[in-house]
Amino acid sequence: MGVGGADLETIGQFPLFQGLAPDALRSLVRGAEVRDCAKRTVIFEQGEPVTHFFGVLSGWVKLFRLRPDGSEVIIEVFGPGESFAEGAIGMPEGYPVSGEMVEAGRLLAVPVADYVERLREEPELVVRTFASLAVNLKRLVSRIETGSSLNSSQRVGAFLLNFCPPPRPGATAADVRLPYDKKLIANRLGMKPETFSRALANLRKHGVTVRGGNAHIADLVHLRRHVSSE
Amino acid sequence: MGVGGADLETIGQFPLFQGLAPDALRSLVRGAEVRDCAKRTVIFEQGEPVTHFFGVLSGWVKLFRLRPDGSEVIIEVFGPGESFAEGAIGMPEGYPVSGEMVEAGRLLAVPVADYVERLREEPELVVRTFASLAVNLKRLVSRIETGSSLNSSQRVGAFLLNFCPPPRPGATAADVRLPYDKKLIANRLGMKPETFSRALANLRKHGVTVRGGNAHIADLVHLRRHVSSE
DNA sequence: GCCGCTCCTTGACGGGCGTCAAGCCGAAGG
DNA sequence: CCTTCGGCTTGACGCCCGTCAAGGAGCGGC
Repeated sequence: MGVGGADLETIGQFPLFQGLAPDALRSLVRGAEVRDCAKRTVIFEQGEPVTHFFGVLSGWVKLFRLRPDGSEVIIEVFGPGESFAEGAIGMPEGYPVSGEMVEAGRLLAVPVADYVERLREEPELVVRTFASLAVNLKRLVSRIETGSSLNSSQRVGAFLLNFCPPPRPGATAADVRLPYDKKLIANRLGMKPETFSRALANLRKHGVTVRGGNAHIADLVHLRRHVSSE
Repeated sequence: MGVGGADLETIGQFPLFQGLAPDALRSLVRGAEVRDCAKRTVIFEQGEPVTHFFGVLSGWVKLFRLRPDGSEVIIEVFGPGESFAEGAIGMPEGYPVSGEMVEAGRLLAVPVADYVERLREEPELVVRTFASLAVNLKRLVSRIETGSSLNSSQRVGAFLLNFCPPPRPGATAADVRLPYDKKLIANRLGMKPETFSRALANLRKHGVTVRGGNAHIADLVHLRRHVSSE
């Protein structure tokens, strides 16, 4: 039930909780719990009443919708340091998506009932929550934009660039570790695995080589140009 | 600067403000203003600092992103009774999209500085704001889902069904007035005008006829089946 | 009336991506 | 070492949709 000290420090780094007074933070996580989750653990299902929102301590989580025909549409994928489903606070109809672990890890689960209580007392927390919502909102917006205006190889390129550690000035190349299955990346980018594979092959022309789960970008500027609409 | 009584009543109907105590409402709109906007009035531009969010009293507004090549990607379109850009509260980098009138109308412009002040004093307003954010968030999610899993004629069908007044029990047919340009609808649905036109032609096979800006759906169930994946 | 305009429709064509299917490769296990 | 299996890649083919281009249809101006 409680949250250990080591985790507490990590949690303080969350954008959602950054800059919060230490005792405010402690009272916030009092009702929260840390969960160890194996791969494929279901976190919540579409339509379920909203009881918690979450922070990712480690591992990866996918949010997706189930289509009538059984296929999944990935809405977003979250990793360490990110929080998700805060947006579901204020959805009486339940979570609009399902959530599931795609790589084993640890989650912070915050009960919304407690949280709304804290919101009344901590105006600062309201501001931080809005900021956190804003981050996820922008991700959705840019997902819509890229999804409807870039072709498959540009989308893959944009994805790789997103995952580059902030390129040190002067650095012209970069290495990226693919964080999860290629099939999942493909779905997240709105394409089939075959198309993703072909997109990677296509990107070789632009200086991208992939071996196993590691991608090497030979020329960041070149790739960036390719992504920005030719 | 002030807000007239007739408008005040309309504003009280907004999901965002519903159920608010009358004097809370009055103090909220004290700093707000109602703007008469001609078609094509620019409301804000992508990147501008966030000063207001808005409610639509009448008319239609498009939110869109500008691509490097000059084309627009419509993110969302809002009409009477809806509020937009509350999500931009908490975006220090400015609005993530641009906003523009597509049909002349009147907007309620609420300054965020005032609003954040009110949020501190009115816990109830916090809850309502979360609910309103949740509505817009769900729209984005379902846009992503439909955009990446339905073909053009299904998307157009879904759009028409969305605009049907709540079908009275027993009603098997419905009439829908297209609220704005077909070109804009097409863009909103992530397709070119030509494709939109062909999609409408295609829907004739499913009992949809369009003359001018009026669509007639002969069989709601049939259309709904066509939209839900085959 | 005739012109010019914009919006919409329809046709022909090509390319990108989904689908089906086969083959490759590395990991796990006997 | 060989087998099996799942994830990934590659090829062939077809369809959907974007592009280019040519008409209608409605409408305001002269």
